[in-house]
Amino acid sequence: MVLDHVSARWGVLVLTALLAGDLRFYQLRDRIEGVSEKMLAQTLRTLVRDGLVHREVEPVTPPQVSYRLTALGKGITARLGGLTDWIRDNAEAILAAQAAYDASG
Amino acid sequence: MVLDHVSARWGVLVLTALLAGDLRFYQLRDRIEGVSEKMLAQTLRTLVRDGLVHREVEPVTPPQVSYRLTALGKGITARLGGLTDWIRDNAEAILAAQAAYDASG
DNA sequence: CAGCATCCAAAAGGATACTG
DNA sequence: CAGTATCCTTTTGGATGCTG
Repeated sequence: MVLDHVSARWGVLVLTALLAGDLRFYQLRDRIEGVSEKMLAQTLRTLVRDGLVHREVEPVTPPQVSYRLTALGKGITARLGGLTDWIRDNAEAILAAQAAYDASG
Repeated sequence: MVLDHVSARWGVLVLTALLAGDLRFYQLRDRIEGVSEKMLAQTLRTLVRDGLVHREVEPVTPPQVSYRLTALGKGITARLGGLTDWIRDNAEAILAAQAAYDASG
């Protein structure tokens, strides 16, 4: 399902990173802490296949490949932002719930 | 991260199932196709720990345990709905993108 | 009924080395 | 630079049997 691609560990991070604008492969790798090249390439491939990210190759040496959100990608990333913003705004309440749960359990 | 709990394979399904109101363990198991008891119990535990779902035990034999969304849970499920609704509304465009990708790749 | 414990298979993910 | 290929570890998830 597409939701899986978007909400997957690296999917969220790639999409939100691309909100800043076009980024090249190594820029994404450097910005997204902890991602391996393998997972970044794999994640980008599924997002490109879903039509959420556009991949552009400049035929030069060394190769330059840049990625950017498509209109479709911007739409879904906006919805995703609604979710992540909510989580950030309610992080305190959630942490409190977890602490209470752990204390009683 | 909380996003992982919510967007995890069964997390989405449990939360949206609970939009219908209180449900008992076996009702969730029956409504959510393909979920094992192990994964259902595990998913419910993390959602309860995050304060998104309330767990209520009736001390009778046989035991009755029902689950419902908390205020926090309703908030996050609403945002999640924004995302899943978007995906449903744009499914056609996404499938077309995938088909085009597969045809050219 | 509502789970937990155990064991096992499958999939995700990381490290490293290599290529056009 | 932008990946791919390989190997290995970790995580996830299913099946089954058991308990209060």
